[in-house]
Amino acid sequence: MAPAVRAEAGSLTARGERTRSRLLAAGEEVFGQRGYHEASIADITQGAGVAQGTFYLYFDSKRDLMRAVVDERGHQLRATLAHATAAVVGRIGKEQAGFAAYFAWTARHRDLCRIVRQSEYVDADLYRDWYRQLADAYAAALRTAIDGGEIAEVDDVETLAYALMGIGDFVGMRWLIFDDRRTVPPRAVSTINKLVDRALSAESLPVRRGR
Amino acid sequence: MAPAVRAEAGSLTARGERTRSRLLAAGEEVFGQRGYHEASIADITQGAGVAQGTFYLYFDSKRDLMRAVVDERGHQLRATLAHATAAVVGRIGKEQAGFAAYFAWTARHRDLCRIVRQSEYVDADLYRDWYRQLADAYAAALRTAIDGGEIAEVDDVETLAYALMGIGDFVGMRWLIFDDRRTVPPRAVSTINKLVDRALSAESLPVRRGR
DNA sequence: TGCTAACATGAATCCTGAATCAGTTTCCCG
DNA sequence: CGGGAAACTGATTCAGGATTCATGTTAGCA
Repeated sequence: MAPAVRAEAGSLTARGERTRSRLLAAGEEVFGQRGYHEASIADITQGAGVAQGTFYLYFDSKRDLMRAVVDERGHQLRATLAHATAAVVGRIGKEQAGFAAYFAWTARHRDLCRIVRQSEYVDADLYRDWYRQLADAYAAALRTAIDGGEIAEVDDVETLAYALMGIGDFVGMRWLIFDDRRTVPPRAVSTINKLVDRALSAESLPVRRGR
Repeated sequence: MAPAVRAEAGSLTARGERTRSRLLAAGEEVFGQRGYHEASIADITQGAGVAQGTFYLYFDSKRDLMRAVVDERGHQLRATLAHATAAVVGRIGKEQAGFAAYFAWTARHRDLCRIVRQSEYVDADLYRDWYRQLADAYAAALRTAIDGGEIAEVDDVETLAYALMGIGDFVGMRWLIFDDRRTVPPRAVSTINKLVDRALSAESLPVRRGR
C-alpha cells in the first residue's frame, strides 16, 4: 500500500492544497455523473486539469478518493444541519428547519446522495458511517427533546432517528433526484411537516372514535 | 446488441427454464455478495453450475441479468406486500402488517436491497421504477383510505407514500443490514407502529399554530 | 433408431483502465 | 543567483474480465 505521502491536508503547501481540493471536486462530479466504477482516473484528473500521475500524489487509490469525498461532504452536511437547527426554538420547529436544510443541501449536492449509495460496495464502513453519524447526532437531539417534554416518548430513539431520516431521504429522492427539481414542491413539504408534527407531538391522542 | 434468443421465459423447455432460474439465483447471490462490478460472469456461471458461454444463451449481458433479477424480485415483493395487507382490515392495521411483511421480506432478501441501490448506476430506470411501482401502489391504497375517512387528509398522497417507504427502508437497513439481524427488534417495531399510527390518524390535533 | 433443434462448453479474443515511474518543471529559501 | 525540495507529467505496464465462437452433448419426436 502506498505511503500516502501528501494525503493529509495539513502537510501541503497552498499550491498542493489547491490541487488536492480540485481533485476532490472533480471526483465528486465525475463519481456522481458516471458512477464510481465508470469514472476513470483519467476523467477525474482531466476534470481537475492535472496529469494522471498527479492523482497518486494526493490519494492512494481511486477508493481512497471516494472515502475522502464522502468524508469531507459528510462533515459539511452535518455542520449545515446543526447550524440550521441551532437557530430555531422548539423541537417541532427544529424538525421542519432540519428537513428544509436537508433538502436544500441535497439539491445542491445531488451527486453526493447517489455517491453515498454507491459507496456501500466500495467501502461498507463508509456507507454505514455516513448514516450512523447523522443518526447519532439526530438521536441525541431527539432524546433531549423527549426529556424536555417537547415531543412524545418513544420506545427507541435511534429507530425514531432512522425513521425521520428515511422520510427526508426518500422525499428528497422523489423530487430532487427522480424529478430533477431544484426544490421540493411546497405541497410535499407541507405534507411531511404535518406528518412529522402529528407523529412527534407530545399530546397523547384521544382514543380513536368509532368510524 | 445480441438478439436475446432464449431470453424470454416462455420459449424455453423445462431444461432451459431450470438453467435460466439458476443463473438468476446465482446472479442475485453474487451481485449481492460482491457487488455488481466486482461480480464476474465466471463467478455467476460457477455459482449456477454452468459454463461461461451458457450465460449468453439466456441473457444479453451482465446488465441484462441485473435487470432480470431486479424485475423478478420486484414482482415478488409487490405481490408479497399486497397479500400481507389484503387480509387485514383497517388502514392502520394494514400499515403495521405492511411494515412487518416488508421487514420479513428484507431479512430474507438482504442482498436485493443492496442490489437495488447499486442499480442506480447500472440502469437508472430500473432503480427509479423499483420505487415508483411500490409507491404508486402504496399511494393508491392510501388515497382510498383517506377517502374512506380512515386516515387524515394530506396535501400530497404520493409524498406520503414515499415518506412511509422511507421509514421502512431506513429502519430495515438499520437493523437488518447494518446489524445483520434476522428480525427487527420489537422495540423498533413498536416505535414505528406508534409513530405511523399517530401520523396517520384521522383525528386532527388541537391546532398548535405557532406564530 | 436416427435426426434436428435446443442446450451446453470453455479457451481465446480483445479492450479497458488503475497504477507506476523515470524524468521535468516550479517554487522558495539561503 | 543557485540548489534542492515539492509538484507535476504522461507514456507505459499489466492484470482482469466481458463477450465470442467453433465445437460437443442432450432430448424429444417421427
